[in-house]
Amino acid sequence: MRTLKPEITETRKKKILQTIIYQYITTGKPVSSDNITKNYHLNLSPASIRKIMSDLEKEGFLTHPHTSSGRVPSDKGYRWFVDSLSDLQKLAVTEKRKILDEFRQHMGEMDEVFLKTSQLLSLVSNYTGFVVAPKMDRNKIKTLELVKISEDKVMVLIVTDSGFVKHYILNTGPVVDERMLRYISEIFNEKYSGVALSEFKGKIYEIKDELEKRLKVSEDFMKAFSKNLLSDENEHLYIEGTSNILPALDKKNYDYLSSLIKVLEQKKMLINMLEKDIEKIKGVEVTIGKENKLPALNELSFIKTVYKVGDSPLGVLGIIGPKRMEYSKMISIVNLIGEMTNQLLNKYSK
Amino acid sequence: MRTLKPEITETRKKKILQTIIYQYITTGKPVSSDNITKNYHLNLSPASIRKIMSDLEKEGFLTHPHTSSGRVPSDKGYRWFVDSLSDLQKLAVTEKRKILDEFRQHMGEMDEVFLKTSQLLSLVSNYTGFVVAPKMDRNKIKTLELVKISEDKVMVLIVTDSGFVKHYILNTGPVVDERMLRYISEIFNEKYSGVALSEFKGKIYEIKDELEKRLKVSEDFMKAFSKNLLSDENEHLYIEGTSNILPALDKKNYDYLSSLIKVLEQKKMLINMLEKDIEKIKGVEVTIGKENKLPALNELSFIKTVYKVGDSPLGVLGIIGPKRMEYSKMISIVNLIGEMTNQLLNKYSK
DNA sequence: ATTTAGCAGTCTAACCTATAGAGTGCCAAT
DNA sequence: ATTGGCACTCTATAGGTTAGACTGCTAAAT
Repeated sequence: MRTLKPEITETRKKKILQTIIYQYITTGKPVSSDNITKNYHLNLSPASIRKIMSDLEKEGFLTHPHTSSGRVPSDKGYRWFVDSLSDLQKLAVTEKRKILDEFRQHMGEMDEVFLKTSQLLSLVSNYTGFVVAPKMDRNKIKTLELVKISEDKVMVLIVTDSGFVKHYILNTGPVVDERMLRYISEIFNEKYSGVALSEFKGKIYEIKDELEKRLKVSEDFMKAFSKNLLSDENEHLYIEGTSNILPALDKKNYDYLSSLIKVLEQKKMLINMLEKDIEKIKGVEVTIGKENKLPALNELSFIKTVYKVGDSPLGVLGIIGPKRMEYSKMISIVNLIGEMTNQLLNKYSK
Repeated sequence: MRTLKPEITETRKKKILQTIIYQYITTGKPVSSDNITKNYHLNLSPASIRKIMSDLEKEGFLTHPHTSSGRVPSDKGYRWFVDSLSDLQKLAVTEKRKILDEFRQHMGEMDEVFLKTSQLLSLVSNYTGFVVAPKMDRNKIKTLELVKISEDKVMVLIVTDSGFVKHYILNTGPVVDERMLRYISEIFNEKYSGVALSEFKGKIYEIKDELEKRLKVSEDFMKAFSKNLLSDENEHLYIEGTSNILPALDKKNYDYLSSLIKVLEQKKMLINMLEKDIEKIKGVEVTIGKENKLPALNELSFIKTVYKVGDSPLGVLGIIGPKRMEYSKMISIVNLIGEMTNQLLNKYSK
């Protein structure tokens, strides 16, 4: 007898924890023992619930804003809750269709994909959507073309495997013959198609040598070319729907809000945070409250996933919302939109 | 005698108004009669100042937050103040140099110009910087090229007079011969170089007819082409440094702040507001407080100017800050950066 | 051995109240 | 026209009071 009982007690305890967190997520108010007995029939009196609550608090799953108020999930509580969402709520078919329709409708030109995707994430989640657009460095060269656009200007066009296009305008100074440009393009294509842009940059001098063997003109040209190619390029962070998080912040606190806005503007810092260990991210990841290092983000949760071309991760995308959010739905949304983005990007790589 | 006096009184009154507004701008606190007599020697007693203040209030230049507090400029007061800034404060040479250096340093690839410019505006003003990037429609075609990038994909490249590049990837279906592409490019260039993109779009069918006269292949091609070209493109609004306005908002008011953030997210609405009557904007324009129609913007001032290529206005750029700001300096900054942007854009159009 | 009812105890949130002091407005004197 | 003097107004801050929402504990009930 004595060996069985604790297990039963334990499962019931977890059941109640789940109920409390669910209740808090939906109402946003600290949950009292009365509240639980009234809204769910667990055949327990408020007093018993109180006992269990106080146990759960000792174990760190719940906290007390102050002595005489109901319980609120701690970050550890949320974490347990998320981890215990074993089978994710499937999005209703209609909802899924809605998202797919939006996606098709919005995706026009390739360059706008990331903006549109972050808007979409915000739209369907009703929170804040974000996409970290990849460094071009991570893309691989598909085609490289040189196009003469005026007497002294040449455009370098690099099309990558995921369908993105980089272009640089070079002031070549002395006029360059079109036929030669085509010839150079061919050489480049033959040798460097499939090479990652980052590698390509490293080979600038090798390229230069090789070209000089065959042509004469290229001194000024190469100077301009390498200068442009080497110029640092950063990832971009698209954030849409920031204001959606505001109403859900429990304390209407000016100072917190203002520090939050400041942090959301520090895009470089956010990018670093979001892309940390990008290779290790599998599926959808959730970080809750204080799991986010920055104090200004301690009241929020991030739900993110990686999008890829082939096997190489390009960037991350996801949702930012209040700690109390419908995790299971949000995880499904991020998952779905992540997969759609993958499909879209890989379509071009064939 | 009696005819002269009123004029003297009037100029002195305006002198005092200017002093009050200046004092308010620098300190941010309602200005009392004592304050004025202590900080500026006008050889007048507080009582006299009070009399004048109350007159200025009757005329609508000042207000009273409440009976027993100092005066604060009304929107009309600010307006008068700005209009009376006849000779704008010249930026200190060092400051100007600093801005120029930043500008050169930041401007890399053409596509990033607008982002960088808005960041620059924010950086040097310490407020919020914005740039409305032009609709491509307003650009004129400089060169048009067709580049084959794989067996069934062709890239259409349109370079505009201001150095921007539009590209579309067309899934042409059946393979298209490279030589023919070059031929088509040539025809296009000959006929449509110099035409505004908006016009070009209107001529799609004319183009189609003309092409079909000379070639056979173009049915699928044209379909893809026109679909991509016609797809609507919107202006983009770059806003950087939003958090810079926060500390200056006099009342630390959560609700106002939250409504402000919401409005700043409504980029379409803001764009419409900012680009209203874009052709009529001359030099640097200032709108103060309630002159901005949206309630959420009633505590702010906008300082903006138009940038152009040749004679055609492309977009607007400027600064958003609190009503109490150093107008004369900010106007100079917007002016300077506006001119630099003009130079940069026009460099490419030659 | 749990569960529960009852009750004392705690803390918040909302609402007063009082008070110092920063400024004004006005009047009578200059 | 200007000024000193003074009554008056309003804010901002602090302190005090209270209802009521919950808990924690204890002793009785299952």
